[in-house]
Amino acid sequence: MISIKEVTEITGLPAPTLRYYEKEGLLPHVKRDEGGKRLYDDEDLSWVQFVTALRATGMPIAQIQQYVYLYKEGDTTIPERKQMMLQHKKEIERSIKELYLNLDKINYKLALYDVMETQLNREELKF
Amino acid sequence: MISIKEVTEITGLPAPTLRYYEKEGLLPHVKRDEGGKRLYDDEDLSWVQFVTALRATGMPIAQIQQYVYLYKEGDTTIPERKQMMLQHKKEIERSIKELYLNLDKINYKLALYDVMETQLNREELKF
DNA sequence: GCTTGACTTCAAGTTTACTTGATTGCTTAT
DNA sequence: ATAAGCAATCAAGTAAACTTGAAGTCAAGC
Repeated sequence: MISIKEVTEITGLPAPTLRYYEKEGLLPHVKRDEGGKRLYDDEDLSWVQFVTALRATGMPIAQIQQYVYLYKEGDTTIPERKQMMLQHKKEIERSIKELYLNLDKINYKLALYDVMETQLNREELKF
Repeated sequence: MISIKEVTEITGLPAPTLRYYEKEGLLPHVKRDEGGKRLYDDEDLSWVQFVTALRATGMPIAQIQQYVYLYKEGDTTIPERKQMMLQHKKEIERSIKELYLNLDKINYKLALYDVMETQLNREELKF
């Protein structure tokens, strides 16, 4: 059982963000000590890291909320949760593809700069 | 010389977004007709598509602004502009790598769901 | 016993990138 | 001549995801 401070050190997420995620229902079953302070166990930490991965891949808070809601419903929602992950996987793959396509355009632009530099150098040689 | 309507049809960007981009200085030298209506030539269209590619790869408006500012300064800023593109290319590559890493985590989750389904099926067989 | 540091809650503020609404102008079809 | 369609400007509004500020609690150290 670790404190919020330690979770910020492990995950890099600021404490207010952890509280915000919890308030929004993205982090189920985080316990408290007698004084009302948050206590995170290994499972909580896994949730934080899972949520971080979903956020980093562009899943909106509202959708993660929905996922956690299903999780709390129990095992009967496993197919639906799996479906959500399959769908999200597809979207990540789409994002990656789009990034590659746009990266090509940047690379084309860079190639043009190389050509321009060569031409500028040729002009320098004339003088 | 085409109208804003045609640009929206070609690029998929709403007209207000095109006006907004122009106001923010992302689209240099868009001309007007006698009535004050925007007229886009091939170069303007290229700019729109280039800006779209930069935005789609996560470059903030402010940074594109800076790029266009350098462009307007003339050829002396070519090395700096090239540098910006090289830097941005690195960031896209970083994003792609991060997406792959997080995709792995999603795939791991999906593998767990497969295991769970198998186990659920086994339990069904018992009854 | 009092300060310091780490927590708590809650409301309000911030940032980024658009989007929408209100109003007006011009040109073409009825 | 009047409505429809496309355009313009400008200010204001929106959405999402945090972030910050204010005010208070609590345990440990001096």
